[in-house]
Amino acid sequence: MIQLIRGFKDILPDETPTWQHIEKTATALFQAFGFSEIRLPIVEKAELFQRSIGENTDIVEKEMYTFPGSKAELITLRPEATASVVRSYIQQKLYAKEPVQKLYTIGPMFRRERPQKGRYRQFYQINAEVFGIASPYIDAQLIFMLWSLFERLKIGGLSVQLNSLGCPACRPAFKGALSSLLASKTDDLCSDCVRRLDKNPLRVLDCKVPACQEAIREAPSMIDFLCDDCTGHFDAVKSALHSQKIPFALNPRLVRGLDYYTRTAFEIQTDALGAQNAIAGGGRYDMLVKMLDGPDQPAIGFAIGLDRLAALMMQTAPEKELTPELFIAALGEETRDITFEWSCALALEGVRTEIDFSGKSLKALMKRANRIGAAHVLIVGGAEIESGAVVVRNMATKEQKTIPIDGVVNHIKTYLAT
RNA sequence: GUGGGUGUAGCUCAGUUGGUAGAGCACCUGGUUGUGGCCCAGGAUGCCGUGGGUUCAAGUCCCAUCACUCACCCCA
Repeated sequence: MIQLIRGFKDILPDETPTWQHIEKTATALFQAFGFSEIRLPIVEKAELFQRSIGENTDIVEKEMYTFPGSKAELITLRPEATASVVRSYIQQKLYAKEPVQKLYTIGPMFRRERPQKGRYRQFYQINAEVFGIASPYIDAQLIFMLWSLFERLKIGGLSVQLNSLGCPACRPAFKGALSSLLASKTDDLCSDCVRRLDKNPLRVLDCKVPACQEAIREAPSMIDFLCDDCTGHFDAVKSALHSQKIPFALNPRLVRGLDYYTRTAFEIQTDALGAQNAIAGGGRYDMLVKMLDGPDQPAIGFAIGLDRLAALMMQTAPEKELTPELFIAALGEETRDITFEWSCALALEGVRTEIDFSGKSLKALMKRANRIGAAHVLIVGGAEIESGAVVVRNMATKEQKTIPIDGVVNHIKTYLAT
């Protein structure tokens, strides 16, 4: 038996209605906020991710599916979507038509991590990105939109974590202060953090090893180092969130794993999903468009982890699978042709119809109709054909009615509508 | 990459000090010549994850390996 690859999964029919519900709710909401869909390839040049995400991140160092696309070029299964959206914004010169672009996209991402609950090697995200708006109001609106989505999906137990990562004007001072503090405590840090020290000292802040937590107790907070502009921006975001009654928690430990983030960083967390508690995360990335050879345009975005969101919904409010409205129980060979025609015609009329060709006993057919949740059964045997009328049975009430064969499709539609 | 747990019927699981495999649910047939759920009777179902070893004999003991899973790491 051939099995699927480690870390990959099938999303089966018992779960797809929930996925569809999430996607429909999200896209309707995003469109109401002025977002348009963009569809992008799932492979890009490896260089795109190396330059945007950052060479010394775990993703680029060891988690990307990268392979030769031609003799001279490495291509990569995208580990995230933002880089591709930015690439498209630049390459297609969307900014020339209109610098402000609000875009969303849905699709699979790939990272070669060790799988666990809520973490797969192919996982799905809904991304929303806004280009060309520097105002803190858009930061707040994005978080508001995200929060509204979870409200519409009736998901509780969530918290909004908020932080500011500063900008090129103020982050270096913070990094320096943090680095020198950490350097003095090297002996207390775990081996991972020692390695992070010179590569990405910010990451030490959210290390979960107790010894490291202890070591960074007196660590400086980015918020204390923010320059005037960043402070003003951050304050404006917070007050806009307050005015919209979004509950949020300041979290100085919230550090984005990707290099390109600046200023506002946020995450939506749940307590119901084990260790992988982030179901959405995002932030501002004002430098990235320029870094990738585009115009100097600010940007902000977020990604929702669809797999995790779907897992949450399955626990609380799963969408039900569609069941047949009508099950056609055709008895005997002589009824096969006519019932086959009816089943096709009914389906075209929008009636969810199931027909059984197996020729089993009526008892067996009724059993199957019951099992698959059919609301009504149309019983068609030789006797019915002769008498010119078929029987339709309501499975819940056991009520049965006869319906003339002449114009049967319309008769059934009318019957089902009542 | 590192650590823990688990692999036996479609599903959930039991399996004694080693003696060649079971239950419940689900499925099929019948009890009802053409009527589902409840009930009753009967029936089918397993390379016991895989490979090797010990033994007269291995689901059970030993070694290896793979898969699943949870956690670390990292993140959605």
